[in-house]
Amino acid sequence: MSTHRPTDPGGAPLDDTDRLLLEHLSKDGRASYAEIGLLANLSATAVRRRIDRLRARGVVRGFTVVLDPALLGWRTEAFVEIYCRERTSPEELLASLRQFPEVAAAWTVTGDPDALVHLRAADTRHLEAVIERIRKEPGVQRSRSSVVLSRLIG
Amino acid sequence: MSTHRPTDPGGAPLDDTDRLLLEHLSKDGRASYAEIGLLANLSATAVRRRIDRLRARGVVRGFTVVLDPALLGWRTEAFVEIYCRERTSPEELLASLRQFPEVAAAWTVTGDPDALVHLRAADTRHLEAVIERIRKEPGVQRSRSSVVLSRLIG
DNA sequence: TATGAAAACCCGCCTGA
DNA sequence: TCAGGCGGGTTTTCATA
Repeated sequence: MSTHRPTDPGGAPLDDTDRLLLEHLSKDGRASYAEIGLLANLSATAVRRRIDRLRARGVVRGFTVVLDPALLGWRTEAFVEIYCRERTSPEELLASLRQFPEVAAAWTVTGDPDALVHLRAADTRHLEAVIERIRKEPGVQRSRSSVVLSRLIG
Repeated sequence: MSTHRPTDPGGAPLDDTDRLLLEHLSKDGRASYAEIGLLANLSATAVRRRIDRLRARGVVRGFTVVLDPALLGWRTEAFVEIYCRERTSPEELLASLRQFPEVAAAWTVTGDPDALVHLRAADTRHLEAVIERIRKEPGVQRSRSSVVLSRLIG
């Protein structure tokens, strides 16, 4: 996905240089501007200015450390499809899910279930407990889970 | 999830200081060691040593830039459940999915489908085309998709 | 783009538990 | 022995023009 070029984004589209900088930063988010500049034949100052601009535009939301969840002790993950009660708004659902640190991600989706929740837990025991608590949330009618066997990509 | 403490990870477990450093780095992956040190009452050197150690242990996999997919032109996402043919190995599936830059993430899962694929595309037209191509992969028998309406968390 | 001052980094060496 | 602090030479950042 890093090289594929989607259709014209809103605002001024990124040029190839921006793409190069972002590609490098996605591999090493702490790379110095000078180092990145070598790659793009740019001075460190120019690199910084471009990144500042991308930041201001919102293209760059920030920088973060990439952790290994398994080595942090989160060895079990699952996807839980949530079926809401009638009149449960996405805001209510969000408020419910926000309580759980085990919720790694969540989306509202089309189709039979109303939402899809990505859970991370220490082990299956922990996972079971979290799912149980989510099922008891007032806006949640029922749920259907599948445990992750292995991460292929991402 | 940043503060919850899972069960004893393999190897030496992280102490509270490590946790503090990682929490700060997850919010700002380019924060200076000195700045992080202020938070933890540590010198920049000590911070750097700890992070180097976490890196060596694999807990820290690296650093990266956080981009806004929408502003990059990826405005449509979907989850696709993949049902494989018999004898399709995870490796084959991985090889198939690797071809598509639109595959943001993919996992093998328990339950009815064999895998769950997170797709990012420019628009629904693009999404449809990608799903069509994935369905034609030899190891894939059928698929079932739901389009993401909104990202709640993650 | 260039320059220069301030800040951050990185390395060896030392201390103390 | 292992984690943390100190000193300094080098690199990087960042606001000038």
